Amino acid sequence: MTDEPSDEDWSPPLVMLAVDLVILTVRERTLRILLVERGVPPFAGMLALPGGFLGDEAEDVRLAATRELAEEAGLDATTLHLEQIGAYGAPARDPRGRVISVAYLAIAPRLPDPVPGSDAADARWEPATAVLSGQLPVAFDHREIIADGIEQARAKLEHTTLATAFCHENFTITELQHVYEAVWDLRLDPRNFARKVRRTEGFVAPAGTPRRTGSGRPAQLFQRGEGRVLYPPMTRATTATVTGTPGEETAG
Amino acid sequence: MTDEPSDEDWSPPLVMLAVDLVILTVRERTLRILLVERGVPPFAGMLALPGGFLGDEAEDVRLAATRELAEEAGLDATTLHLEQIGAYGAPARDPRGRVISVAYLAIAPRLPDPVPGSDAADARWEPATAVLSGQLPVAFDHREIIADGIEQARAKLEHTTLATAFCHENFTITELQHVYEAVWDLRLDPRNFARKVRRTEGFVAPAGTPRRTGSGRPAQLFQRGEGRVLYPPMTRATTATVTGTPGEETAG
DNA sequence: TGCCTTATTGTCCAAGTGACATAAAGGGGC
DNA sequence: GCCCCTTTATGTCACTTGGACAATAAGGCA
Repeated sequence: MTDEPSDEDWSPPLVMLAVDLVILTVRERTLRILLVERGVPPFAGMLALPGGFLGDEAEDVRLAATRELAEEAGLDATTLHLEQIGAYGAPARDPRGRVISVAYLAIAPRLPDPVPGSDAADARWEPATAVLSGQLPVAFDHREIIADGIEQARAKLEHTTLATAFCHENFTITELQHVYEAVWDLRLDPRNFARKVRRTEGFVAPAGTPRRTGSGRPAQLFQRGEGRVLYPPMTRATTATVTGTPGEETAG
Repeated sequence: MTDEPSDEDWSPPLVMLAVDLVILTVRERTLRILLVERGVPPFAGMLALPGGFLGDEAEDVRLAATRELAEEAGLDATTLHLEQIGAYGAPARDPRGRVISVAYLAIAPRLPDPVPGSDAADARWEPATAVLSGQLPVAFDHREIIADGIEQARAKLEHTTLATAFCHENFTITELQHVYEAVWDLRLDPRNFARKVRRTEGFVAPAGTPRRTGSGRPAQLFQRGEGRVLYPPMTRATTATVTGTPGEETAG
């Protein structure tokens, strides 16, 4: 962050700053992402990530993300998990000019559908696989952002307790398993999974009501433990893909 | 990334975009970071990360990082590992105005000292712990960026082959172990370490010359394997700290 | 009451890992 | 050449973990 050496009166170029939100949830045992239909050009009518430009020159970037989370998705940032994915700054990524976008990953428990007539009326929960496969096209470079965000979530499920962010305050081991299965897109053995979860210190803690409705034997309820790091980590099959740096290829 | 709903003639605020580089290497069995002494205000005379503003409005962000890598550190980006850490955009992080910085992590093998008289004359390799502990003050919010970058490197050593980026083309198992020990700041058992490395498929491959100078028994030489993901991962002690999202706290 | 469904506990064995002993391969002093 | 020192390589053993899978517990419902 030293200054340019040469010209005395050189001044850095100015760019526009945007935030984009990769909001994930699990519905019908499937990982889903919240997308909105664009109403105006460019890419009018196409699906895109919720997001927008910095509100004013003094707005914090993360605050812009929480604001858009409320405005475009009707979600309360204090409720859900929110972390940064990275910056995307390819010169031609936005036809309106030089736009650098800071992408955020948000994790939400299963929620009611976006209410028609509300701010988030044109928002839809779409299956993640449809976007990743390219079957469902999205605007800008959003497919790349989504891929990075999902990979970040998948990786964090391995060695952090992020999976509990997909659950409500109280949840069963089976519900937690469904999170792993949906995000990783694979099946796990319930017995081994339960053993692993319970033996991992700080992952879950028993919750008040020891039972719950259902069709089989009632399941015990848990809440997130005090730990944030899983040791030893949960392991997904050896099919892991190395995650590049967000927004670009990795050199070297 | 939809547009602002309200005013017709609203236009987003303009910001300056910078890149900052966290360049790590291992010297004298210690993790070190390349810092430069600032010549001009703000923070003149203080140490800071190499970096600078976007060169012009059309320059790709990653390209700006590689350019600064060459200009300020005299390093060739095609040689070393370079990946993004994240964006840092607190409103008051730079007294010159609204500056959003995209931070990059670069990993270099042990290199000769910066040549006095060259572009990188005022660059120095400082111990990482001195910066992390606050003992060595740095400009702007660079300590936070450095902490995030180092934590990213530490985490990636666990489940990727990033450690080989600290080594030259050919290296011994012991040299690789020194990388882990320096980055993680702990000691490992050489016998268990060698067993683990060799059994992990794709981590290292035998290199041509089967021997090498030294004072004891000559060590076999290796090169990086074709794999990028370590399975099962290397494990550091359970003292792991959860890494927040770059540049801000994690909510929820 | 008996069947179906889901949750929970338990067994068995192969693989992984920490702790530690021992052998191999050079250099240097004498 | 020979002994010692240093560093690398291989091996052993007990313990833990994890995958595959059997068996039991606890409800709903006909």
